[in-house]
Amino acid sequence: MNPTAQLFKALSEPIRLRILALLTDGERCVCDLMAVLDLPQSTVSRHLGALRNGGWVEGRRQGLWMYYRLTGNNSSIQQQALALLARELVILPQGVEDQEKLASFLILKNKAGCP
Amino acid sequence: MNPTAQLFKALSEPIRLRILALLTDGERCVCDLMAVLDLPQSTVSRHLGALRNGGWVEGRRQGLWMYYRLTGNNSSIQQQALALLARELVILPQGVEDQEKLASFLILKNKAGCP
DNA sequence: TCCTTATATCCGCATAAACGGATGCAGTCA
DNA sequence: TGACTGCATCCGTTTATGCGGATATAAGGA
Repeated sequence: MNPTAQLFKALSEPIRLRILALLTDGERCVCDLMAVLDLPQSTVSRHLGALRNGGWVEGRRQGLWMYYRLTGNNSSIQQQALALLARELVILPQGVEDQEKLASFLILKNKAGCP
Repeated sequence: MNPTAQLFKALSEPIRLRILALLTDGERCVCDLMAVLDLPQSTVSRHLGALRNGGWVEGRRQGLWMYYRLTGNNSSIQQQALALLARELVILPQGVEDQEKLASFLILKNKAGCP
């Protein structure tokens, strides 16, 4: 498959776009994403895998947790597309709602003394 | 389906990307595209339909022929993405090869006195 | 070493999308 | 009007993709 098409195929799923939007202010672990998206772990992990294959995100393991972030050093075109996209996604209704869910979840997590 | 995801789904097929690249220097009729892509008419027409739905191209009928071109007046983000993409596609090996095929086909067509 | 936790991958099923021949529809010309 | 042409859409088949429970892997702690 054409690699450029592969790139866009990774973006052709609503859930994956929501994940990208959730990563715009920095890295998040898988469980944060599960909480906001309200989806089973296997589903979230699979979509993260697709974004990883497309070169849109990269992960970093810290102990038991995997932290994902938007890729910083990809090709110029991909970088520009990501910037364009991120700006757009966070202002969509779904994006705003997800950001709010994330904020409340992070507060809960802090109160619970999570890492 | 999320409309943004729909947008990218339209770009997630190699054939559709080749079509976009072929339209970068101006409008082409369906038969031009069939000749370059070497695909049956129904397949080409279906992919053009997908690009049309995604708002990436628009068609204009002139007599028996349909001429397709890149859409000029879509949303700012889509416009920027299209510009970004078009620049990239034409320099890929497949893009270069298709442009050459198109050039020779157009010469043949002119010799044959086609419209 | 054994148990627990967070994540990745596997598997079978269900849905969606692509394919290309057949058919339908608009437009042209005689 | 009737024959023809270029294109769009339909239809049945094949292929790809998503889903989520089950299982595997990796890391940490008792």
